Amino acid sequence: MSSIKQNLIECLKQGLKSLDINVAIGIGLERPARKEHGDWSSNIALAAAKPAGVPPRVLAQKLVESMEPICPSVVKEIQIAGPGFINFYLHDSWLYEVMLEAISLGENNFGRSEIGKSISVNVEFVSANPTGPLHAGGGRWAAFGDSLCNLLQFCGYKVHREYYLNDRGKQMQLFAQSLAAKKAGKEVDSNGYQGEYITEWAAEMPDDADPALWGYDRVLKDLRETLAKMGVYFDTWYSENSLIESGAIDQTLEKLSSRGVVYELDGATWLRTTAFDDDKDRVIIRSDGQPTYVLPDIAYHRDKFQRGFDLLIDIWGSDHHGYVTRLKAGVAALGYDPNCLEVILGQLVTLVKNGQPVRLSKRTGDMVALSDVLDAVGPDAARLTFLLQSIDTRLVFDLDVVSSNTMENPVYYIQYAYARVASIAKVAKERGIVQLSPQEVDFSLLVHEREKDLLRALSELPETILLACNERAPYKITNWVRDFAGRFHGFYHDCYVMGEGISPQLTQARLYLVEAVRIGLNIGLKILGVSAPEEM
RNA sequence: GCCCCCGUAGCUCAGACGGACAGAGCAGCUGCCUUCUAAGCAGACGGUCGCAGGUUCAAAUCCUGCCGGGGGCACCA
Repeated sequence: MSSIKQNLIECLKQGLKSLDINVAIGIGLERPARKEHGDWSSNIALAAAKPAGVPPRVLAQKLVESMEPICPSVVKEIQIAGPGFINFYLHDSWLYEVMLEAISLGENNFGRSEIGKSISVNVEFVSANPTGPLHAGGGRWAAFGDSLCNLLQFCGYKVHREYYLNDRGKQMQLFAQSLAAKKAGKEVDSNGYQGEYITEWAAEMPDDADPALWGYDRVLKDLRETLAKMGVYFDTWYSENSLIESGAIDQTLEKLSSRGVVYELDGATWLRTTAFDDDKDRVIIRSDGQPTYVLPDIAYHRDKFQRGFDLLIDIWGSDHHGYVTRLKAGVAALGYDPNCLEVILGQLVTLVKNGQPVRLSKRTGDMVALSDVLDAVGPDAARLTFLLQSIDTRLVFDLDVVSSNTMENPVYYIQYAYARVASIAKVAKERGIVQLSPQEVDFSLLVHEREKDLLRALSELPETILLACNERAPYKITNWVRDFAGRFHGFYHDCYVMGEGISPQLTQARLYLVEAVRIGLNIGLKILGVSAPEEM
């Protein structure tokens, strides 16, 4: 199917060659926004007109003439339009081929890509401090990270999901102190953790428990449960503390020293990050002997490389933007290729409740727990809401809208399409309709615009998956699924699969079409991590 | 002062390695349930693509400068 695209590009190349035109420019071939402009369209005549010294439409005309004899047989017609676009119109049969491909490959293989084959990637996401429950905003990283992992897997990458626990340092101490204080019936220190959960957990904590150890376990349990509620599971929960215990931090420091990028100044130890694109050098060991967060971070990423990953992806909130350069510098200072560390920055979530923005701070205690949001709106609505838009835009998560006003939540629109698909299959079965084998079915009966629209959209799924993966943009899958579901609703409304006035042959063809739709929706929903309900 | 993201319809957003009349959802208006679930479908309405220059046959898209919103520039994490 994408082989059609390759074919057409090849045709254009041949055409150019036969006209003795040498173009350095890549050949553009895309899906026109309007279907009147054909199934595929190229602007090559426009782009090559100037270097070739020929007016675009004239060049297009010559190209078409030279291409016509060599074009694949699915091409029905080639037209020149507008300023010089070359538009390819394909026979409907190609749509039926796409449909059969989807059916024969099924939901586990249709749209798969091999671009990530033999590349192992470590994706680190969420990684919120283990000092309390995840807040609602953290759901964005969970949903985004997990879906990105799904996408990478579908494109052949070997994916490892990882959560980094900053289980060392002042915040952990404060957390333990806050728990202990509550337990003892004392007021929590003003810079300690004030949240409601501290009170609850202190009550749960046995009298003889060590607040630091017990608290850590309690937090981990909470994090795991909340993420599981959202369908997010990690392969590794990596402890920062373990880096100290294993000596990895010391080793990293030695390694850096041996590479000559470390120096002492004012009683502190510095890393010469300016040698690797940073604005200024960074302290890695403070004058009081404590490492700053950078050093463990560098040691951690070194460890990831040592574990054999080819690519490291970190997903951070944009508030950590300032650390990207220095971490990359640290990685480069160790001799690793900084391009193998990819940091994706996402804009933070603004949570709105009762029309008012809510601050999300564990310390002050005004936080809204992700777990509660999941209970209120359900994991599907929550995930889809997080995956509705680009990670580059600020997401406003309005609790009232997501939980109450279902019309503003597209999750139902999409899931309803799936439920309708399932319903058709169910009713067909109840009516005793036996599905023939594809060879016995006449797919050329599928001529309704609704049917062809559906198949055109289906044909775009593989390239959409690839694009979404390469751009690290799961929301493009959301957009595709939403659009596809919409087309199905239109089909459902205008094209009955069975019943009065529908010939048995047409029913057979449409049953296959519906099956293909099921596969397409399923693939999209699985990548998004949203369930596909049989009925609603 | 420097760096990153955003500014497109009333609202939330697509479209951004330049292309053919700028798209969707929601809200509001108007139609459609005697055949597979109306959580649906259809129609109308709605836009100086933040502003100003520039490059180009062609700019929402690229360049420059402004304006507005958010976030960063520690011997805090």
